[in-house]
Amino acid sequence: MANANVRVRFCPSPTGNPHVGLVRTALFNWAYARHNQGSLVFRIEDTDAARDSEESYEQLLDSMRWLGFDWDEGPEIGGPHAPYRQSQRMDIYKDVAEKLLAAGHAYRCYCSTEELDARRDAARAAGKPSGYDGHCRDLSAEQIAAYEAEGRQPIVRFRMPDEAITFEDLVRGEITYQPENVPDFGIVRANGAPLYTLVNPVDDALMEITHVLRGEDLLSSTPRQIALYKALTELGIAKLTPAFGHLPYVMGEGNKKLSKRDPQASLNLYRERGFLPEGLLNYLSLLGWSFSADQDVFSIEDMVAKFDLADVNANPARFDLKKAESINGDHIRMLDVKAFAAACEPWLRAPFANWAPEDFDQAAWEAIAPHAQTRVTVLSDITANVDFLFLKEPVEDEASWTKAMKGDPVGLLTTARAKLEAADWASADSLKEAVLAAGEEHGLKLGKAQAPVRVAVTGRTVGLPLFESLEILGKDRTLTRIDAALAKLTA
RNA sequence: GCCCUCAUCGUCUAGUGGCCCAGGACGCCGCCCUUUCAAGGCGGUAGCACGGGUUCGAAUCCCGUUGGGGGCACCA
Repeated sequence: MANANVRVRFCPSPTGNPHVGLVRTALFNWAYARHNQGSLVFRIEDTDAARDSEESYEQLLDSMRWLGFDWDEGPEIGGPHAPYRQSQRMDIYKDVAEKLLAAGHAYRCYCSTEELDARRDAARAAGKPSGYDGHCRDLSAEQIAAYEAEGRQPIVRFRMPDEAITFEDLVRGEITYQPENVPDFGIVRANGAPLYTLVNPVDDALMEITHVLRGEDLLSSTPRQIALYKALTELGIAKLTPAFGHLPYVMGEGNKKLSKRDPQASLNLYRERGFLPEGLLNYLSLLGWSFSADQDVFSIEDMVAKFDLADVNANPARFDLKKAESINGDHIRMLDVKAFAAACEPWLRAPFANWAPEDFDQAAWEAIAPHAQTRVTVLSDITANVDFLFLKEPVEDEASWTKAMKGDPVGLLTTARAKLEAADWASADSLKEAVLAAGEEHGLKLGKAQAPVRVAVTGRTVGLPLFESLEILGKDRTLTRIDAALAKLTA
């Protein structure tokens, strides 16, 4: 049943290439919003000037659009809670921090990094929790004056209540944290810049988010946010505390979480290799969720119709490139031929060496496309399949050449050339008969006989159905290439 | 070290106490089809981490062990 009151958000920080774990989180949020006919808020968390960049921001928007995600509020479209870039909301955070301070929910902490480190190490050595020890919680006016006189620049720290915090995680069930394990935490830097710990829940509160669906790595910060929410509610800033759901990690090779540095994590990589958005998304949706007991391939619309948080499981999933490719291949096959042909064009018009864009032949491409559609798993595979049509000369591949030009290639090719010349070039069957007959003269079955012809014409031992390929290439170019191969063989 | 969390084929998963000597998918292997390679069809391989309970009955519930992951920032 749909719940149009659902308001979820996707709030990445623009640091580098988006990675697939991020995409999976965006997908689940988006699907949950669309399934419920609720709203998706897209917010940019660019509070860390040192790491964020405008270029990453642009790339993020471009990626979201490419994936086919739309949002109800956010960058470029605005909304009732604008602005949606945190770098433009600094006054809000400053104001909230002051209110928190005034109400006693936060305090100034003068501890230096060195002091903090030393005490943390000591606590750890004593077998105790190693978070902030509350040193500056209740400083007297004299102590504060003394620290100020030393010239210390305080950070603002949130005062955690001294009570256990229990919440119902949407994917993991009830979770409880004891107060000694959730120490007071910094919310504003000494230089006045607000931290994620403040900014993220404040914006969720202000933007009236009802469900926070995010990565498992944020699970342990949830009790802090719930406490902050409570304070925010008391101050009249928050209207409700959202429900939290922590999605399992997307892992890479081994047992490591897929990190931004991991090349396998880069969304751009998949895009450049020619993954279809729907193929990638279909695969990603299977990481932590399942469509049904016996179906792995489905459309995004069907996924949205069926998506429910109750079916999301908690265990980390490894990203399996082979399966991702397989599912993408299925989606490629689901495309109608025209859509497939259009989707491939970026890989056909790219300026390859030895391949002038003006050599691209639209009619030949449309004729060959149906034969190619069943054998690519990513769109970039198309290039090697059809380059023989657009290259002036076939690619040179010594391994293929040696493999195919065995026995008496000169004799076979000479016979095949003659029969091909006499064949009916309006019929692939006629071309097949020609090569079949040539093979028979040399005691070769079709499978063996076609190999030298294929390599002479396309440069490769594997490729699209040969006779259809020859027909599309045309008589003149085919015979010219066979002549060139013969020349090379007899040189 | 402390806290949290996770645990079904190699991998992703179905399974919410009897329908399960565990189903699907990817991968891998074999066969069929065949003009190479795919695609497609058919078949095979392989798993409930371990130990205790609870119960007539446990992959499913409880406890523990082991193993994996994460957090413990003036990063997000």
